[in-house]
Amino acid sequence: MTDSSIRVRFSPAPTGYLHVGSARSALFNWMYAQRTGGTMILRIEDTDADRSQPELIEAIHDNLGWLGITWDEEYRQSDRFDQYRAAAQDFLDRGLAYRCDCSQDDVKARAEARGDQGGYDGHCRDRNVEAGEGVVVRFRTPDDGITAYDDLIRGHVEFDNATLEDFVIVRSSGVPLFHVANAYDDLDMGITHVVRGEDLVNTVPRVLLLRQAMLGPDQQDTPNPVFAHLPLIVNEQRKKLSKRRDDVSVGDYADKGYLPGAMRNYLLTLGGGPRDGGEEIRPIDELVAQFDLNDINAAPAFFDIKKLDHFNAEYIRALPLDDFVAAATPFLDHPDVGDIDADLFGRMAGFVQERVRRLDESPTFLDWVVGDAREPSEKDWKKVMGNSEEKLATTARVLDLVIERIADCPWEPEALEAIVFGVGEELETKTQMPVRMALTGARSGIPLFEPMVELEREVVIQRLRDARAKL
RNA sequence: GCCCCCAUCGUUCAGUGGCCUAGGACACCUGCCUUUCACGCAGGCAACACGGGUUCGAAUCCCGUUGGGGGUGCCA
Repeated sequence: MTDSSIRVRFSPAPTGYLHVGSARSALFNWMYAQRTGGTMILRIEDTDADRSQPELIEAIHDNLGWLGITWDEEYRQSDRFDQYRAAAQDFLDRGLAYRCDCSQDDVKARAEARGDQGGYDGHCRDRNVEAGEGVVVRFRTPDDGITAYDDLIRGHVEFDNATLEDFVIVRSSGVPLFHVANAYDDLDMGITHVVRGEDLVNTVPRVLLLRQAMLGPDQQDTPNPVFAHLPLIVNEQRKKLSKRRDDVSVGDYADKGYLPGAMRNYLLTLGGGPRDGGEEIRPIDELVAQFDLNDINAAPAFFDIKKLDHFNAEYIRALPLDDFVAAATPFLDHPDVGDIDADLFGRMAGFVQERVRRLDESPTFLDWVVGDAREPSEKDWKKVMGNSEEKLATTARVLDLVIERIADCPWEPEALEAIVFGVGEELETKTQMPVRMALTGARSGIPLFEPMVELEREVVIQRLRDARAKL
């Protein structure tokens, strides 16, 4: 299904860092372009001068790049205000729009007086308001009829034109608003498929009406773009993910040590699994090959960090060791653990890779090697060292023997293992756990003997003695 | 209030009239492997929101109810 005439766009407003919901929209557009051989456009919708932050555009580039999302063309709406204004002027000239000098308070007061929460009442439709201070341009919406469209994900959707108020297309500052800019650009850029979040469904009739009005007499058969509104990604409260409430900036995930491939793969499972019924965790090209906008689920999906973590762990384990080390290197300085020596980490990396779920927790597996043993909980301590006289006595003998025998043995993993296990056989008990607890302060962790030789012999003996004394 | 959308295990995806005594994955629980943990393996728990139709037959089609979400800006 290669169709190079397909043109899709991701159009973020640079009003905050890219969050996972937007990233998902970008991803689905990109997937569709990849699948069809179409063109991917990045369009920065920065018509709101008050909220747009130009410096965020670079961050959006970075985040998209991190996810492996590429684009073929890029535009900024702030470069195109003249064109939108010309379109609005044309509407004015043709009587499709009119000027309005109602203040927002007036509009609201009249709506309340009418007893509904609805918006503008068409007060200025025939007042012939002159351009000037505090004057906006409103688009005259039809009083009757319906505006309908077919959504690839939601099916046929209809809106009663009577429910559409005359909305503002040019601010009193002279700057055009979202709807015109959007309609104009989609037409001008030849966008064939509009793939975005469900929160934009309600703007479709307005944009379609505008688009229709922009078409000249000889362009009446220009098709509308095909729409596909993606289900929202929600939090545990089933509310739309918001930058304010939820910790969802793509950059934060990168900083926490999520691999872009894992994030991308996980995002793709939300709203639709693999068509062929195969594994969820797949190489991106396999996912692209079977990508179809028609297959996307219409119901909102919860962003499940636990499942993302699982994907991430799988992706981490699948990395060649060198790649894992390279990926983990930026995370070696951990707030609780301190800075881990790169060579040491290199030696221990294989053990860490098998266990870590997020790259940023890599150093925590080595905390006892670069620093002191952890302070174990009393519960863990008793569970391992014993909570009966008899068990405690056995543990004491184990530690005594190990301390004695490692005093002058070769400082190698094999030798240490032989001693610890040898004591176990003599005493007919398992010896790894008490030694592990004494050395690390934890009940679980990476294999014991290899990291053990990274410590000084005196340090090991001291920790064993401390534990012995504490029994 | 008004407009739009949604509704299968805790979560997510599969299921598009009979193959469903509803399947996979994550999570959770049990066991095996392993002198730790993790991985792996074998099991287990667990869902068609409700009520009406249509049909020989409905998770699948229709209507309603309930519940949830989105929108309702001189934001996008």
